[in-house]
Amino acid sequence: MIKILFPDGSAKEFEKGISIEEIAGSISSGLKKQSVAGYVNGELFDLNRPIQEDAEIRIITKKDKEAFEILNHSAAHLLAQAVKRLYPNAKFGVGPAIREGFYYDIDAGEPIREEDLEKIEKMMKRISQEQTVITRRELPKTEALAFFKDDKYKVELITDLPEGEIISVYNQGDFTDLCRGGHIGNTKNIRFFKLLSLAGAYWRGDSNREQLQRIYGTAWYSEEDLKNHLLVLEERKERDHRKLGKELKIFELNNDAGQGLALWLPAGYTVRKVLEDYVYKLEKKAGYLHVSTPALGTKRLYEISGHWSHYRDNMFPAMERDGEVFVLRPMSCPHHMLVFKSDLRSYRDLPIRYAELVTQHRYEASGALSGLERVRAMTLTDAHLFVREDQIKKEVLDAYNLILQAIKDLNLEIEYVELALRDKEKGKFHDNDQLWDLAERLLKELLAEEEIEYTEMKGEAAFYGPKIDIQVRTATGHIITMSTVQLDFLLPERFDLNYIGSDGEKHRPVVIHRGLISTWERLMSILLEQYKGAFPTWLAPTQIKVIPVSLDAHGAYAKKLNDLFIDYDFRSELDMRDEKLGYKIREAQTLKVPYQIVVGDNEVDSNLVTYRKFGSAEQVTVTVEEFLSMLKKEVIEKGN
RNA sequence: GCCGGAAUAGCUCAGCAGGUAGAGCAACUGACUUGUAAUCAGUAGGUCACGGGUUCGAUUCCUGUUUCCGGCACCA
Repeated sequence: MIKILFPDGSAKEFEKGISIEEIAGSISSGLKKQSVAGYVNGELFDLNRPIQEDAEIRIITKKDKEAFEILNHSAAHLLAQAVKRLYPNAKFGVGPAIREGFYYDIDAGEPIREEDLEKIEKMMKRISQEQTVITRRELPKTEALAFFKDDKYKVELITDLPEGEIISVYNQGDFTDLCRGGHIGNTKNIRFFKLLSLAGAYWRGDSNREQLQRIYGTAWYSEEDLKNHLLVLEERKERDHRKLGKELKIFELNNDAGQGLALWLPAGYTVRKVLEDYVYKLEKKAGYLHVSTPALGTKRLYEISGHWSHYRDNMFPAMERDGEVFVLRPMSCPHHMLVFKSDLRSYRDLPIRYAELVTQHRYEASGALSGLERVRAMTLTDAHLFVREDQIKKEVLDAYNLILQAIKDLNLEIEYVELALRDKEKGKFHDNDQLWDLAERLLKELLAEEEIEYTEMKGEAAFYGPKIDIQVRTATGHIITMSTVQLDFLLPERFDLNYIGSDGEKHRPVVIHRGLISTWERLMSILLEQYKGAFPTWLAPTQIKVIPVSLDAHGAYAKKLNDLFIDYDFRSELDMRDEKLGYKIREAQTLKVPYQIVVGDNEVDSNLVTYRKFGSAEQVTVTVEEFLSMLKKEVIEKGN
């Protein structure tokens, strides 16, 4: 007999070798039905794995957050089993659960096509109906290697496991997989799932190695949950900025203009201009100085900065004129170094904060381009802060807080904060260990002092220094970098930047690189998806649409109102086309104009405005003055 | 760049066992003069992404290229 201790503190004796499932069953049949796995002395146990000693347990039920992962991990195994039956020569990479489902990386011996997913899914259903028990077995490394000898990927995985580590495999009928576990006990428990897409994926994430085929899928505990998730996926497509950008005429990507080179249409440029003014004011208040520097620069400049040796692959090729070689700038830091050098600086001058809306060109891999999210010509909300060493922490923190302010104003949500560090193994970073250690230590200290939660990302730093990246999630589920603060001791060296200290001696300033709210291109993609195209009034390309009921009877009043709104700096448009009222209203709604105003006899007679706010069917009648002050307040407060 | 998929009118899409294409919306013309999501009628609009091949004949089949989509790698 063994003693099982429950989370509520109670204890009970069971036969040695009892499973979570059986313990759950002994409590109630309902709990048995709901249970999917359990923790035994803190270790994740499958539903049917025998418990051999006294233990403290916690049963995981379908409602617990781990349950989704366990189901989807098991679904990945089910997928692999189905593929193995259909493609007997198939070899397998890794097959984990992910945020919204699972995938498995497969080398099927022949290309799997999208149309094959259907038959694979059918096979999965059949195996599920076979109700095969999923059992765990532990074995030593040599045996594991022998068992998987025909699958070079598994052999590599096993070989890389530390000596002495327990290796476990999971069997379900005719299929056995290397796996740490946490499984669902029986294939019959995987009932509601769907294979979603097929993609290429490099083995171990290394583009120099084989490419496997990755099948994505999602599994749920009920038909309804699965249906709801598929609905969510459908709804996400409606938020896709490429679709909305077309519908709302925000931007255009034209092949003759060039791949990844976006054209801003009038509506899109209007929003961009509002954002430009917003950023300018925000930075003004924070003590930034605005400068402007060229998109073209000498290659020499980028040799001095180190971009030419560290970043050349991401740059468009050099061009030569009059014996000088020029490049399109991928970043503006070198230019801003020169701006700093344009004058003699005193310690009293620092910090100096140069901001610029920097148009820059980067040679992004063709496969990386995606709408406005990844482009090759972009305008960054950039800044470089030149500070004394004693000012570093405060300035990094201020820059960080300014970013938080902007993100809040735009009603965006941070997914998480990353601290991107160097990885010495990778060659792409400058090699002054002392500077790296100092920069990384300072950022870590700051994040700790301010109690900012973050994830460390080794090897993700810029070549010149570590950075704090602020990540957001797009409607399509991509994680992208929204903002960044980077600490740089290198470029001041390379450009031989100095300031005169209180001791009368020359000192080296430190540079903080800062991206406020990414680029206009990426920001626009994020905003379109965030607002589903319905911009808040302060950002909307057209804020007010004035529609007369009858052109003859109400046209003059409509024109008077429209002129007044424009005088008050609102972006108002008058619809005097010879069209039906319903037609014009529909169009205003389709274009998601925040305030749609219809004027008829009522309004003309009493000098009133009847508006309908986008997203609401309610018609509200107010005086012209009330309407103006309401709108003004809304715009200043950046309300929705 | 790599793996898989796709490309038909300005937009959304249908169609073609191989016999040079169709709808709705938008545009244009005319009629209608309207109180909260599409008035009616007519007109025009396409080298079916581009090049090569097979064929009596290719938008359709094969092949190359380009671009886009889902991912991977890369990354603001």
